Amino acid sequence: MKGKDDSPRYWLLKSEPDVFSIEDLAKAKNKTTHWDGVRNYQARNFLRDSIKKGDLVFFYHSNSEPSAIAGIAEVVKEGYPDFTAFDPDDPHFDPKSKKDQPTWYMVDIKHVETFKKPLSLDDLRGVKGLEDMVLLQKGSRLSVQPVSPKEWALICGMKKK
DNA sequence: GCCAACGTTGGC
DNA sequence: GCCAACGTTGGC
Repeated sequence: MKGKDDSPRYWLLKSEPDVFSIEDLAKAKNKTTHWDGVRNYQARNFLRDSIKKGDLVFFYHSNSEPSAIAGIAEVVKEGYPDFTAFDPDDPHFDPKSKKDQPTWYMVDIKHVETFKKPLSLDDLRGVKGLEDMVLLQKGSRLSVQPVSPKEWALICGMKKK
């Protein structure tokens, strides 16, 4: 099917590297993991409705020294129920999420590339063309964010320098 | 439906 | 570890 939905989509996913880093992703089985634990409705909507197989994502390290875009991953499985919400022993357990009507969703991503040098917030701030990037907005805490094709290209162009 | 209280995120 | 900004909860 042709149409406007064929345009490539880009995203940014945040993770605390102490919990799960891009190195962990690179070492994971099949270099793939399920992106569980998102418990925010706006982020959930992206995971459930918008992120498609083949989309590319920036892997961002938050609460890090420095916080930075660490590399790139690819979506290999589209939104499906986050089963960690059903498990009472899981730290992300949510009794309100039912198997027949899940509240929370996740996707699977696969490691593509770890940047030789991560692109820190400092590197990204002040770059012409990135002014509107969600990540750089004051107070922005959204853990799953859309990235425009322009922003994606700009940042990829920065990574080798 | 308002909004204060609370819990969480995340840069610093 | 601090704390501002944000999202959620729950009393009314």
